[in-house]
Amino acid sequence: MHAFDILSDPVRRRTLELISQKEHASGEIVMVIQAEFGISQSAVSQHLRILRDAGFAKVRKEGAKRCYSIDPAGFEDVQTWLDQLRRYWGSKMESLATEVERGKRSLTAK
Amino acid sequence: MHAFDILSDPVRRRTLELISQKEHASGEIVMVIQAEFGISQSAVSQHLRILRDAGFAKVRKEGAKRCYSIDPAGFEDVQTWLDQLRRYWGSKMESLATEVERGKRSLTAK
DNA sequence: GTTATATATTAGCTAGGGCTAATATAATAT
DNA sequence: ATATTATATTAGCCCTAGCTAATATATAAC
Repeated sequence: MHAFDILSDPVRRRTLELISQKEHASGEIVMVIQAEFGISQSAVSQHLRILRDAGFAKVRKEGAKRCYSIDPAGFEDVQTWLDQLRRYWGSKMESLATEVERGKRSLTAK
Repeated sequence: MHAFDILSDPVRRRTLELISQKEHASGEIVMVIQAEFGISQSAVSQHLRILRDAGFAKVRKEGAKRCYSIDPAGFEDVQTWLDQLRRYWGSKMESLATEVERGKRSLTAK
Protein backbone atom coordinates (compact mmCIF):
# COMPACT_ATOMS: atom_id res chain seq x y z
CA MET A 1 0.00 0.00 0.00
CA HIS A 2 1.47 3.32 -1.11
CA ALA A 3 2.14 6.09 1.40
CA PHE A 4 -0.46 8.33 -0.23
CA ASP A 5 -3.06 5.57 0.06
CA ILE A 6 -2.49 5.61 3.79
CA LEU A 7 -3.17 9.34 3.96
CA SER A 8 -6.19 9.21 1.69
CA ASP A 9 -8.43 7.92 4.48
CA PRO A 10 -10.02 10.55 6.77
CA VAL A 11 -10.02 8.27 9.82
CA ARG A 12 -6.32 7.60 9.41
CA ARG A 13 -5.57 11.30 8.93
CA ARG A 14 -7.51 12.16 12.10
CA THR A 15 -5.70 9.40 13.96
CA LEU A 16 -2.36 10.78 12.85
CA GLU A 17 -3.41 14.23 14.02
CA LEU A 18 -4.19 12.77 17.44
CA ILE A 19 -0.98 10.81 17.92
CA SER A 20 1.15 13.60 16.46
CA GLN A 21 0.35 15.80 19.44
CA LYS A 22 0.95 13.22 22.13
CA GLU A 23 1.07 9.49 22.61
CA HIS A 24 -2.39 7.95 22.93
CA ALA A 25 -3.64 4.55 24.03
CA SER A 26 -5.69 2.66 21.47
CA GLY A 27 -8.76 3.07 23.64
CA GLU A 28 -8.43 6.85 23.68
CA ILE A 29 -8.15 6.94 19.92
CA VAL A 30 -11.17 4.66 19.60
CA MET A 31 -13.23 7.04 21.76
CA VAL A 32 -12.42 10.11 19.70
CA ILE A 33 -12.83 8.41 16.35
CA GLN A 34 -16.07 6.76 17.37
CA ALA A 35 -17.45 10.11 18.46
CA GLU A 36 -16.46 11.79 15.21
CA PHE A 37 -16.97 9.02 12.66
CA GLY A 38 -19.27 6.56 14.38
CA ILE A 39 -17.32 3.44 13.49
CA SER A 40 -16.49 0.35 15.56
CA GLN A 41 -13.50 -0.48 17.74
CA SER A 42 -12.63 -3.11 15.19
CA ALA A 43 -12.51 -0.60 12.38
CA VAL A 44 -10.23 1.72 14.33
CA SER A 45 -7.95 -1.17 15.24
CA GLN A 46 -7.70 -2.11 11.59
CA HIS A 47 -6.69 1.44 10.72
CA LEU A 48 -4.08 1.42 13.48
CA ARG A 49 -2.60 -1.73 12.02
CA ILE A 50 -2.38 -0.14 8.60
CA LEU A 51 -0.64 2.90 10.09
CA ARG A 52 1.82 0.64 11.91
CA ASP A 53 2.57 -1.54 8.89
CA ALA A 54 3.15 1.51 6.71
CA GLY A 55 5.53 3.11 9.19
CA PHE A 56 3.30 6.03 10.16
CA ALA A 57 2.77 4.93 13.75
CA LYS A 58 4.79 3.31 16.51
CA VAL A 59 3.41 1.24 19.40
CA ARG A 60 4.58 0.86 22.96
CA LYS A 61 3.12 -1.77 25.26
CA GLU A 62 2.02 -0.60 28.69
CA GLY A 63 0.32 -3.46 30.44
CA ALA A 64 -2.71 -4.37 28.43
CA LYS A 65 -2.68 -1.00 26.73
CA ARG A 66 -1.05 -0.16 23.44
CA CYS A 67 0.24 3.39 23.22
CA TYR A 68 0.51 4.85 19.75
CA SER A 69 2.72 7.68 18.62
CA ILE A 70 3.71 9.18 15.31
CA ASP A 71 6.50 7.57 13.32
CA PRO A 72 8.14 10.12 11.01
CA ALA A 73 9.45 7.34 8.77
CA GLY A 74 6.21 6.96 6.87
CA PHE A 75 6.19 10.57 5.82
CA GLU A 76 9.57 10.51 4.15
CA ASP A 77 8.40 9.13 0.82
CA VAL A 78 5.49 11.54 0.79
CA GLN A 79 7.58 14.61 1.45
CA THR A 80 10.32 13.48 -0.92
CA TRP A 81 7.83 13.08 -3.74
CA LEU A 82 6.29 16.48 -3.09
CA ASP A 83 9.70 18.14 -2.91
CA GLN A 84 10.71 16.43 -6.14
CA LEU A 85 7.73 17.93 -7.95
CA ARG A 86 8.36 21.37 -6.54
CA ARG A 87 11.94 21.21 -7.70
CA TYR A 88 10.60 21.74 -11.21
CA TRP A 89 7.61 24.04 -11.05
CA GLY A 90 9.07 25.74 -8.00
CA SER A 91 11.53 27.58 -10.21
CA LYS A 92 8.75 29.21 -12.17
CA MET A 93 6.72 29.88 -9.07
CA GLU A 94 5.45 33.42 -8.78
CA SER A 95 5.98 33.47 -5.04
CA LEU A 96 9.12 31.60 -4.17
CA ALA A 97 8.96 33.78 -1.09
CA THR A 98 5.96 31.79 0.08
CA GLU A 99 8.13 28.72 0.20
CA VAL A 100 10.85 30.50 2.14
CA GLU A 101 8.34 31.80 4.62
CA ARG A 102 6.82 28.37 5.11
CA GLY A 103 10.24 27.00 5.92
CA LYS A 104 10.91 29.73 8.46
CA ARG A 105 7.52 29.33 10.07
CA SER A 106 7.83 25.60 10.47
CA LEU A 107 11.08 26.17 12.32
CA THR A 108 10.16 29.10 14.55
CA ALA A 109 6.58 28.06 15.28
CA LYS A 110 6.12 27.96 19.03
CA MET B 1 -12.70 14.45 -3.23
CA HIS B 2 -9.96 15.17 -0.76
CA ALA B 3 -6.53 16.29 -1.93
CA PHE B 4 -4.91 13.12 -0.63
CA ASP B 5 -7.39 11.01 -2.59
CA ILE B 6 -6.13 12.71 -5.72
CA LEU B 7 -2.55 11.78 -4.93
CA SER B 8 -3.36 8.23 -3.93
CA ASP B 9 -3.63 7.09 -7.55
CA PRO B 10 -0.37 6.06 -9.27
CA VAL B 11 -1.53 7.20 -12.72
CA ARG B 12 -2.34 10.65 -11.37
CA ARG B 13 0.98 10.86 -9.54
CA ARG B 14 2.86 9.93 -12.71
CA THR B 15 0.83 12.47 -14.66
CA LEU B 16 1.70 15.17 -12.16
CA GLU B 17 5.37 14.24 -12.47
CA LEU B 18 5.12 14.68 -16.22
CA ILE B 19 3.37 18.03 -16.24
CA SER B 20 5.48 19.35 -13.38
CA GLN B 21 8.56 19.32 -15.61
CA LYS B 22 6.98 20.95 -18.62
CA GLU B 23 3.61 21.55 -20.19
CA HIS B 24 2.32 18.50 -22.07
CA ALA B 25 -0.51 17.96 -24.52
CA SER B 26 -3.10 15.39 -23.49
CA GLY B 27 -1.92 13.10 -26.28
CA GLU B 28 1.65 13.10 -25.03
CA ILE B 29 0.50 12.20 -21.55
CA VAL B 30 -1.70 9.44 -22.93
CA MET B 31 1.29 7.95 -24.79
CA VAL B 32 3.51 7.80 -21.71
CA ILE B 33 0.81 6.54 -19.38
CA GLN B 34 -0.36 3.92 -21.86
CA ALA B 35 3.20 2.67 -22.22
CA GLU B 36 3.69 2.45 -18.47
CA PHE B 37 0.25 1.41 -17.22
CA GLY B 38 -1.48 -0.02 -20.27
CA ILE B 39 -4.74 1.84 -19.83
CA SER B 40 -6.99 3.52 -22.39
CA GLN B 41 -7.12 7.12 -23.64
CA SER B 42 -10.46 7.39 -21.91
CA ALA B 43 -9.01 6.42 -18.57
CA VAL B 44 -6.22 8.96 -18.86
CA SER B 45 -8.69 11.66 -19.85
CA GLN B 46 -10.78 10.87 -16.80
CA HIS B 47 -7.73 11.23 -14.59
CA LEU B 48 -6.90 14.56 -16.22
CA ARG B 49 -10.38 15.78 -15.44
CA ILE B 50 -10.00 14.81 -11.81
CA LEU B 51 -6.67 16.64 -11.61
CA ARG B 52 -8.26 19.73 -13.17
CA ASP B 53 -11.31 19.71 -10.91
CA ALA B 54 -9.17 19.29 -7.82
CA GLY B 55 -6.88 22.18 -8.77
CA PHE B 56 -3.77 20.12 -9.42
CA ALA B 57 -3.62 20.82 -13.17
CA LYS B 58 -4.29 23.73 -15.50
CA VAL B 59 -5.28 23.48 -19.15
CA ARG B 60 -4.49 25.70 -22.09
CA LYS B 61 -6.21 25.26 -25.45
CA GLU B 62 -3.96 25.18 -28.49
CA GLY B 63 -6.07 24.33 -31.50
CA ALA B 64 -7.52 20.91 -30.98
CA LYS B 65 -4.89 20.15 -28.38
CA ARG B 66 -5.21 20.62 -24.64
CA CYS B 67 -1.95 21.48 -22.92
CA TYR B 68 -1.70 20.52 -19.28
CA SER B 69 0.56 22.04 -16.67
CA ILE B 70 0.88 21.82 -12.90
CA ASP B 71 -1.35 23.98 -10.75
CA PRO B 72 0.28 24.60 -7.35
CA ALA B 73 -3.11 25.39 -5.79
CA GLY B 74 -4.02 21.76 -5.29
CA PHE B 75 -0.94 21.09 -3.21
CA GLU B 76 -1.61 23.77 -0.64
CA ASP B 77 -3.98 21.74 1.52
CA VAL B 78 -1.65 18.78 1.36
CA GLN B 79 1.42 20.68 2.42
CA THR B 80 -0.47 22.63 5.07
CA TRP B 81 -1.72 19.42 6.66
CA LEU B 82 1.74 17.87 6.64
CA ASP B 83 3.29 21.02 8.10
CA GLN B 84 0.62 21.10 10.78
CA LEU B 85 1.49 17.58 11.89
CA ARG B 86 5.20 18.31 11.91
CA ARG B 87 4.61 21.35 14.06
CA TYR B 88 4.01 18.92 16.93
CA TRP B 89 6.30 15.96 16.49
CA GLY B 90 8.83 18.16 14.74
CA SER B 91 9.84 19.63 18.07
CA LYS B 92 10.83 16.23 19.38
CA MET B 93 12.47 15.28 16.12
CA GLU B 94 15.97 13.98 16.49
CA SER B 95 17.10 15.75 13.33
CA LEU B 96 15.48 19.12 13.05
CA ALA B 97 18.51 19.87 10.93
CA THR B 98 17.13 17.59 8.27
CA GLU B 99 14.16 19.86 7.94
CA VAL B 100 16.34 22.95 7.66
CA GLU B 101 18.49 21.30 5.03
CA ARG B 102 15.48 20.23 3.03
CA GLY B 103 14.28 23.82 2.98
CA LYS B 104 17.63 25.10 1.80
CA ARG B 105 17.97 22.44 -0.87
CA SER B 106 14.55 23.08 -2.34
CA LEU B 107 15.55 26.70 -2.77
CA THR B 108 19.08 26.34 -4.10
CA ALA B 109 18.53 23.21 -6.17
CA LYS B 110 19.79 23.86 -9.68
C1' DG C 1 -19.78 19.91 -46.08
C1' DT C 2 -16.82 15.73 -45.17
C1' DT C 3 -12.96 13.54 -43.20
C1' DA C 4 -9.41 13.20 -39.94
C1' DT C 5 -7.36 14.26 -35.65
C1' DA C 6 -7.48 15.31 -30.66
C1' DT C 7 -9.89 15.02 -26.59
C1' DA C 8 -13.92 14.50 -23.49
C1' DT C 9 -18.00 12.19 -21.75
C1' DT C 10 -21.14 8.47 -20.48
C1' DA C 11 -22.92 3.82 -19.12
C1' DG C 12 -21.87 -0.15 -17.12
C1' DC C 13 -18.64 -3.73 -15.01
C1' DT C 14 -15.43 -5.15 -11.46
C1' DA C 15 -11.91 -5.49 -7.86
C1' DG C 16 -10.58 -3.91 -3.59
C1' DG C 17 -10.86 -0.98 0.60
C1' DG C 18 -13.45 -0.14 4.67
C1' DC C 19 -17.05 -1.58 7.45
C1' DT C 20 -19.62 -4.75 10.98
C1' DA C 21 -20.15 -8.75 13.76
C1' DA C 22 -18.10 -12.28 15.85
C1' DT C 23 -14.17 -14.22 17.82
C1' DA C 24 -9.41 -14.55 19.55
C1' DT C 25 -5.56 -13.00 22.30
C1' DA C 26 -3.33 -10.77 26.06
C1' DA C 27 -2.83 -8.62 30.54
C1' DT C 28 -4.97 -7.57 35.14
C1' DA C 29 -7.80 -8.25 39.06
C1' DT C 30 -10.50 -11.13 42.14
C1' DA D 1 -8.98 -20.45 37.74
C1' DT D 2 -12.27 -17.01 36.38
C1' DA D 3 -13.84 -12.81 35.15
C1' DT D 4 -12.78 -8.33 33.32
C1' DT D 5 -10.59 -5.08 30.61
C1' DA D 6 -7.98 -3.74 26.40
C1' DT D 7 -6.90 -4.72 21.90
C1' DA D 8 -6.34 -7.48 17.67
C1' DT D 9 -7.92 -10.59 14.08
C1' DT D 10 -10.97 -12.82 10.76
C1' DA D 11 -14.87 -13.69 7.50
C1' DG D 12 -17.97 -11.71 4.82
C1' DC D 13 -20.70 -7.72 2.90
C1' DC D 14 -21.10 -3.47 0.29
C1' DC D 15 -19.95 0.54 -1.95
C1' DT D 16 -17.13 3.24 -4.78
C1' DA D 17 -12.96 4.35 -7.60
C1' DG D 18 -11.00 3.16 -11.83
C1' DC D 19 -11.45 0.70 -15.89
C1' DT D 20 -13.28 -0.41 -20.93
C1' DA D 21 -16.12 0.31 -24.83
C1' DA D 22 -18.79 3.22 -27.14
C1' DT D 23 -20.05 7.72 -28.28
C1' DA D 24 -19.89 12.77 -28.38
C1' DT D 25 -17.57 17.15 -29.13
C1' DA D 26 -14.28 20.32 -31.00
C1' DT D 27 -10.78 21.90 -34.14
C1' DA D 28 -8.27 21.56 -38.45
C1' DA D 29 -7.60 19.91 -43.25
C1' DC D 30 -9.47 18.81 -47.61
